[in-house]
Amino acid sequence: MTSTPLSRSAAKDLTRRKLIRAALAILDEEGEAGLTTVKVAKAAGIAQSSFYVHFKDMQELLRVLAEEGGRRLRHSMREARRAAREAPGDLERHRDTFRIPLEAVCRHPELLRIQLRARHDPSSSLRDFAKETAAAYREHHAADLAALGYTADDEHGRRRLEMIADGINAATNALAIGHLEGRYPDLDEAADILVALSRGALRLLRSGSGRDEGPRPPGPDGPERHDQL
Amino acid sequence: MTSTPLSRSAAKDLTRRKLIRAALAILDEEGEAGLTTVKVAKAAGIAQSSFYVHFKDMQELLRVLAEEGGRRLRHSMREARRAAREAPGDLERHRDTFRIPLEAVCRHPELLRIQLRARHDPSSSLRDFAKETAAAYREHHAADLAALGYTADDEHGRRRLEMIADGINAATNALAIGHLEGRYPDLDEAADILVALSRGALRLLRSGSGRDEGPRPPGPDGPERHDQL
DNA sequence: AATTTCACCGATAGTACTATCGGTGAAATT
DNA sequence: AATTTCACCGATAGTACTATCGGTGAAATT
Repeated sequence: MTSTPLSRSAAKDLTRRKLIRAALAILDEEGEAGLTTVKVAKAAGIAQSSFYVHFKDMQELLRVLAEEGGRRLRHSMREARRAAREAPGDLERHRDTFRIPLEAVCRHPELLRIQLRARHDPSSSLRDFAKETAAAYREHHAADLAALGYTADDEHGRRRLEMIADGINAATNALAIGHLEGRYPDLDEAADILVALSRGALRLLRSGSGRDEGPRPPGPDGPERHDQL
Repeated sequence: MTSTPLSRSAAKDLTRRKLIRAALAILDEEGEAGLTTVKVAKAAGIAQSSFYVHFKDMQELLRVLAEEGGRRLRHSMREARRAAREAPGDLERHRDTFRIPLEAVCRHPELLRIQLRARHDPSSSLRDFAKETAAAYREHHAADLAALGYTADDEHGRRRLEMIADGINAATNALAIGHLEGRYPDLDEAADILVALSRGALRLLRSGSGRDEGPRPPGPDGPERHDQL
């Protein structure tokens, strides 16, 4: 139990990490309003005034938190895309396209919640972080669509792709939250729902670039294409 | 420009409404963190201390705000459902099922934003309001599905319906926000996306109560059923 | 061994906000 | 006309938090 004495810089670094960890926990449990130098410092085991040895002010801590969180999420997402590419069959890959982002998001529940909150809070310092994260998710889905050959050439088509990515993204987050709250215990089931929703969107894209033409006879369409996303 | 002198109670009522209106504006512009008795009272044109003539504390004002907001949103939603029932053709009714909730939500942008924020904020006093609102939306969509005969009898089926309603609801909010931010100028286009997403979900429901069976040959299914939601 | 650096400490001034209190004048009641 | 009520006011005590400052002792450097 006797710990080797740390060098000064190593000790400082440890304290800094404790502060960040404490801040993240408080942010998740009490929200941005509950995040004070008093609470963070106390939770990290140092005096309130010592907070300023590590950060200029709470702003700066939040900025660091956002950077760190962004890095973690992007890493999760990259992993997810890599794993999805390596999935065995077409069917598995299909569901994985949605299950893996779901899992990535669920792996950092506090970041997800913080992001969803900050997204629409004008007073939040994490708003940019939230917007960037949302944009990254949108790109993820947009890339999936592009990989299937659904590229948009006109304004209307681009907007349509963006709306679909936006909608699927929102649904992904909603199902992830539901999973974290215990309402949807099985992520595979959630992934199936996302697969189904996206299939509807693909049918729309296939139906041409114009407005929804109404009742479209569900004739035979390319089966391999039908199954990719 | 000479205003008739108001009775004492009428004047008090007017001030109260001014406070509520001011609070709503501040809440929307600066978030819950920016909502103080100082700002609200000043914006309503009275002294800070007079705030307490109308409300016990900020908690109570927030409670009133939530009740009022909830009432407004429920009213909007009822109107929406009524209008959807009265829509002319099947096709129009189909799109209206989604366009009208979109419009209802967009009619009270500040309530939408406040709701989305409060939803995941543990420190928010409006969390219950947000949860109730989300539940109301879910019921709206669940009712639509039930009207089409998609009733669930087992645990798995019920959860599936709930997930679909949850997902569509999240997508609706996301597209509404996009519309309010100017990214999706045309609500009809947004409604088309929602129609498409929901069609995918319906196909999943029609495919049976088991897991997603994978590539399902898009054979002819009942066209009128296909077009209802 | 002497000196310097620096992570951390307690104390504290400053800021922002809440919520109470006594006072005031016009409306309402008698 | 006399009295009471009450919406609103300014002043202010109390609370919570921020951010600075001088001090301290152990690590780092000389």
